[in-house]
Amino acid sequence: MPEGHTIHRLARDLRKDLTQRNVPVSSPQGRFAESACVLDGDVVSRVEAAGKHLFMHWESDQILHIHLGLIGKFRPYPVNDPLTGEIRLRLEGEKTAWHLTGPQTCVLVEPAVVAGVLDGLGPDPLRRDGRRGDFVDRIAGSKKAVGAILLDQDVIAGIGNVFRSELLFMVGIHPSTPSNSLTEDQADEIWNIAADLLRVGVKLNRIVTVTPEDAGAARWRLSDDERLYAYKREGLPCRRCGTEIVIGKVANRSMWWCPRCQPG
DNA sequence: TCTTTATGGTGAG
DNA sequence: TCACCCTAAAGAT
Repeated sequence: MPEGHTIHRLARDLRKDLTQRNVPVSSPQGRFAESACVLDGDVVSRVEAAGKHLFMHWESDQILHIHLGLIGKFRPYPVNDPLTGEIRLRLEGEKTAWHLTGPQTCVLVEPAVVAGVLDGLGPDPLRRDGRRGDFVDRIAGSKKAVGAILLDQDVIAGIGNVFRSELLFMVGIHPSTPSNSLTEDQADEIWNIAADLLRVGVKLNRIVTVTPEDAGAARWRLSDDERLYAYKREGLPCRRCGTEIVIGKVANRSMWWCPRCQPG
């Protein structure tokens, strides 16, 4: 579920469903019960996404910091649906109730915490303040493998394990390539494609990287088996050259690439 | 009915 | 580099 596109889409949907109304807030599971009481009936004033972080600002000046982590989900359900599972946080809208399960972070914070998180993040292509130049500088300033550095949230905020494999496939760069050996044009291209793919992700509410040219169809039409170039496709033929996609470990996590399209 | 896995991040050794 | 946290769904038995 959660790379940057998920969080920005959530911010948009939560804004639409929950602002300008008193929101019943609860924690059916109980682990957020005390804070839920503090927020119960409050009004959402602003919802902000930064990389994989979500901040909900309330009119009482409370700020709710949410990070989904690997397994967290924040999804809408009909308000009258029976409650099942480990619902840490429930926000009730008019027809829709949002259920948060398995988050890495769900806590009320002071403004200084928000500032600290924002300060620690690299540029986010989905934010107005996300500067491509900052990304290019950070790419040039590290000798780590590019496949590793793309996961560093202080280099570029919002990229995760799916996007890093897909990005490097699309620019034709081997994941082990030292970051500081990329040309400025290559870094620019990674940024531009990342921005494009993230925007597509927000729009479709899922990651689809295969281009209409390669697919012969619009992105929104592609099935789960058709939408990615490399991620989880080890042993399958590359969509561009037919060579078998390979899998390896980069920065302690699985990574996929085409040995022919991404020589190294 | 198990075990494994997942688009993430932290903190200890 | 590793264990660990959180949860649900998919896969193996």
